[in-house]
Amino acid sequence: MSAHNPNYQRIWNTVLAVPVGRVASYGQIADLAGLPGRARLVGRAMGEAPDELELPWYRILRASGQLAFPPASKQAIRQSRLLHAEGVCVNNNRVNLKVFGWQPDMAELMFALDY
DNA sequence: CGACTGACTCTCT
DNA sequence: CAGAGAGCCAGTC
Repeated sequence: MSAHNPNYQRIWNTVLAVPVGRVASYGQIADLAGLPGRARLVGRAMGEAPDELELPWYRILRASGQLAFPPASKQAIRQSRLLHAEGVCVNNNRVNLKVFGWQPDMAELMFALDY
């Protein structure tokens, strides 16, 4: 079904472009993927993403820097652990975007969009 | 076509 | 900074 939608491909492609030790928000990914205003679609794409893609879903957070899952959830625990393993500090279920927020340059965008 | 839902975001209080 | 409300969009029923 929608898992083969080109939009999903672009989203996954963009997520894969997020460098290690950095994080991005759903809205940001949507923008970079050429889908402004589709932040929720990004979240859906994550859930639909096949494991073989090895998608770094844990590098994607909310615009506020908060993890997308409740602090007590299994997902949040694993996410914060994975991020910490990459050097990203997670405090109270949130990340300081000022420090770890991804700010892509032209070269990275070109790579992400496969130009 | 309309109602509901959600791994979202922004604004106001 | 936390909570509430509204706007948003795609997918499902």
